[in-house]
Amino acid sequence: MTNEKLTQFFQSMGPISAGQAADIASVFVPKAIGKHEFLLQAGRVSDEYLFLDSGFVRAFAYDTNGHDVTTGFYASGQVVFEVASFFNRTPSQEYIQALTDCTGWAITHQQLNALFHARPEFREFGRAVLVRGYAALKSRMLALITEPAAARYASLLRASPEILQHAPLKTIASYLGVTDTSLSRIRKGNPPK
Amino acid sequence: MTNEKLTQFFQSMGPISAGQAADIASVFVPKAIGKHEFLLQAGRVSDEYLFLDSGFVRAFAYDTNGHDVTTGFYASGQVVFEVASFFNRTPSQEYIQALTDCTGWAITHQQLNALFHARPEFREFGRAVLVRGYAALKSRMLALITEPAAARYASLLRASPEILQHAPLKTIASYLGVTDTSLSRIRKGNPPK
DNA sequence: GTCCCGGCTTGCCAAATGGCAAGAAATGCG
DNA sequence: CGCATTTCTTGCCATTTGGCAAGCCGGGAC
Repeated sequence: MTNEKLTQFFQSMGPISAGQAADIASVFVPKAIGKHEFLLQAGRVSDEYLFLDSGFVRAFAYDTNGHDVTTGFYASGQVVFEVASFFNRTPSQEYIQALTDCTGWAITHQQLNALFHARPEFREFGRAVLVRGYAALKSRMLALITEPAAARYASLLRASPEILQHAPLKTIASYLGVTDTSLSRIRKGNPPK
Repeated sequence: MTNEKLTQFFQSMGPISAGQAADIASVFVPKAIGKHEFLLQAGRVSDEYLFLDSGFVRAFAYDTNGHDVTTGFYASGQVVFEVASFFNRTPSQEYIQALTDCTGWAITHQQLNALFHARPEFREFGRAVLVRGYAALKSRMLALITEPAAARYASLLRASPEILQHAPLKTIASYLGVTDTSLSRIRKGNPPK
């Protein structure tokens, strides 16, 4: 596997030379994850900054009633890690699990920090990843408040139809903030009378 | 006004010497904002990284139906700015407005970057601010999905009762993701029969 | 093929929330 | 002080969503 996608990703996130991008990419190690395998378990510290080359991943947490709630989906071209746990070095509240077989490139927290230290351009990249995630979360929140469930489903369908192919309905439902029953009806397109 | 709270804030967010903290704080300029005054208008680029010394602030956006939705509340001791607009230098989608008279300390984007460049410890601080906001947003999202409106209101009441004194009900309602009518009933404590 | 199991759908009804409008209360302003 | 405006509450009813349980469907194991 080549790390071409990785270097392109670096360059797509901000101004950085191809040489720099390649140098930085060379620190990442390839990683393969099998379907259903966990990238992170609750209670452990997220220590892997993983660029996803292929495959689909989801993050989830258990609510106080023991129901699992999908907190995020990740497709290839995205960076997968639990922000708070990773940067604060605290136990994660959530799990991260592969929905399909995946491949990617990873570095540890320590390696990431070393790169931040050594490469100013890479600091910009790191910040851009954070800011992008932040903004995505915000707009999801807005939608949760202002849009009805059906519209939120339609948006997701528009934005990432591939994910819906690989995640079971109830997983998608909890991501959208509805029950699987409701999502099933929404899918049908039928306004429940 | 002294910048004591500001230097303490720097030190509370990570390991940094008192001297360093004071040096950095000296770059910030004092700022006073009158009640109802805007710190940021939609369409403009957020360019003020503001530490709030006293007062309360809220951020909001208009949804597609023209209803304003509160996206965040800020109390003294927090940093106020619109993450995506500020770091990406793009027009803001939201407004930031003072709920009460406020005082604080501010620097521009350019000054912040200069500090990041010159002071590694301050970079850590900047990241910590981002990560903290990210985590807060995530847990708010979780609550929005898993907890009923009454529980979300109770949490807010527990976490920041002061804010509720200064924000009108409909503002709080949209923050919680309910209508003002519903929040009024929730407040009353009366399960609507 | 047959059985089993998990994932999805669907009917029925309950609970939560919204929408609207009227009125009461509070607040700001001249 | 008094008017005008906003804010908050409340009743009535519609809509949305949830909860439960039964049934259906499709894929893998044997």
